[in-house]
Amino acid sequence: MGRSPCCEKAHTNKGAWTKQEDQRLINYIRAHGEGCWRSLPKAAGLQRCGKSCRLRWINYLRPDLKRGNFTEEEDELIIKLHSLLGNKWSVIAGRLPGRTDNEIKNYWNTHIKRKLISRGIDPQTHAAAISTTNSATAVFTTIIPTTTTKNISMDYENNVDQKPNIIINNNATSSSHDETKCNSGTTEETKPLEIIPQSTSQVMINLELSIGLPLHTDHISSAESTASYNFLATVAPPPTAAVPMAGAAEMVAKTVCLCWQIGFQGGSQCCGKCKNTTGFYRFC
DNA sequence: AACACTGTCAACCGCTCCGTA
DNA sequence: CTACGGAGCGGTTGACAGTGT
Repeated sequence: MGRSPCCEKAHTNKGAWTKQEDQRLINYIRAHGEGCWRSLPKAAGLQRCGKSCRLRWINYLRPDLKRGNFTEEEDELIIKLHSLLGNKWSVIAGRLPGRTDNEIKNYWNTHIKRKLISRGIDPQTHAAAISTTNSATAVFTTIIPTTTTKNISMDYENNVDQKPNIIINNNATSSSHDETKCNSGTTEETKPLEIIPQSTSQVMINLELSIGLPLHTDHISSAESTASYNFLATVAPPPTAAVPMAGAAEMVAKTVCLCWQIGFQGGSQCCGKCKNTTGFYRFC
């Protein structure tokens, strides 16, 4: 079957854009706004594919773009967002004003990957080298990635404070050492949060985190951004640091609206649509 | 100086998503 | 409900600049 091409390839330029082409595109969008990209090239007098025009505008010509090096704060934010969202570059870009998905993607592949590897972190899974504490059971092998099923094992043994150590597994059968493939695909089907008794002293919690909403930054106040950043900092602690078990346990116990926590929704504590049948909140 | 190698990043390609008729 | 078309996304490519030998 096949689809009709997005443009007449025989009469379109390819490769690097000239200054004249850039200027034509800028002038046209200034005069008419971002409209139908398919028809834009013809209307603007450009021998380019509409997709190419869109890409050029979004990644290079847009006036609100922030050029220049990424700051340390941006680095860390990208890492944390990637640990939660995977390769959702456009969503990540939405959290970084003036940055484009393509720019972040390139920056990730060229700089951050190497940075994480040098820290001993798998850039795809964000799994750190197994970090054991003095407690015999405290293992936290991975920062919660997106759209994957997680079992959190709360181990009360050897814990004088009666606060559980937490082991996060990729699934019920895998070991805590498994590599977690960061899935950038679709949001997976969800199941209720389930608590699976492993033994009298160990409880497995199947914690699924599904994230898939588009980001509308214009809805998000700076306070919410801060809240979201704080949440990220909580969920995805620097992997080199030992995870405070009390804090992690609190994290699990707390019922939260992830929409709000991540900053997708308005200023209330909960969007009101994310309580599932088991009474736990989940992303909606 | 010439060549090889490496890193960076703009741009392309193919696919999926989503709105609409 | 379905098919279609446009928009958008993420992976990949290739040109070019920088660096090392």
